[in-house]
Amino acid sequence: MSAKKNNAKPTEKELEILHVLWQKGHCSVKEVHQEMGGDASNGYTTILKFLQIMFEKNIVSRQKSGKLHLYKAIATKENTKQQMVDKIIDTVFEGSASQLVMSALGNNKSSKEELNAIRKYLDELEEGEK
Amino acid sequence: MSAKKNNAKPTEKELEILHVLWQKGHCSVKEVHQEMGGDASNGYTTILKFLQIMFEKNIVSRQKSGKLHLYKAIATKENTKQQMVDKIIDTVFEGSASQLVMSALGNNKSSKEELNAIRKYLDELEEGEK
DNA sequence: AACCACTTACGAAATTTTTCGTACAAATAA
DNA sequence: TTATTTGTACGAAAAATTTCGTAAGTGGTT
Repeated sequence: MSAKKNNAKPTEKELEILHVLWQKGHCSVKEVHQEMGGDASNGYTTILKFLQIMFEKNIVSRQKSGKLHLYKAIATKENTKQQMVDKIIDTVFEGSASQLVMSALGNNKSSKEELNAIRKYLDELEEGEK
Repeated sequence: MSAKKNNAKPTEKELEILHVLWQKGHCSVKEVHQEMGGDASNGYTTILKFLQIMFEKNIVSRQKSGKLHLYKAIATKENTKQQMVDKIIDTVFEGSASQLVMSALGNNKSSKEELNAIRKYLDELEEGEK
């Protein structure tokens, strides 16, 4: 029997916490807690518990530093984003990435610059495909 | 007291059910149940219960037809997709739609046709923006 | 009427996610 | 040493989601 796999999608709260970890790198529980708004939003032990659970689930790693634990996200933000995008494509867009793209651009007014960046990206994709 | 609002995001199971309803229009519980794989996947009463809950949450409407209820999604697939996309942009992509777009295209090999469709769509967007 | 097939309604159990109180451990100050 | 501070661990409660057993209603047949 081996360590648990890391293919589960994070829950909402886990994702919030991951965001802090992605942004700040190694974090103590306290840092995460504060970054998330302190006791106004979540009790300290709530965050602690989550980090412990996420550690067990292999979503974060940790290391001792003095008497406290420093936590760190295992999956990169990019991987996680990719997973979530893949899933939504699969679940809601019948497997069609372009449908998602149109939906993404349709509502949110993207700037000309962004649209051009996308064009450029399309070019690159087709280049590489030849 | 009024009817409940319809701004909650559907849960996973609810989304599965919505898919059937979007695809088939009006459905009896039985139809939804069968479409979702019959008893192998979910008990009949499980689906029934979900449809009842979704009715209370104002996610679906229903009407009597003979002795059975026919259920129908209230939100369109498009609206729901849009909501989900907006949310993921907000939650994971720092509000940048184009980031999502690139992520969507990066992994999943989209066909040339799809890429072209996206180009066309970009053109339309910029047209309309003038 | 009594029976049967079919469908809905209700309520509770099971599971998962989220929250938090309390106990314990280690280091430090008095 | 005793108290205080700071952090972790544990376990249980609360809330939300999912599952399903069982009762009850409806309409059609005999």
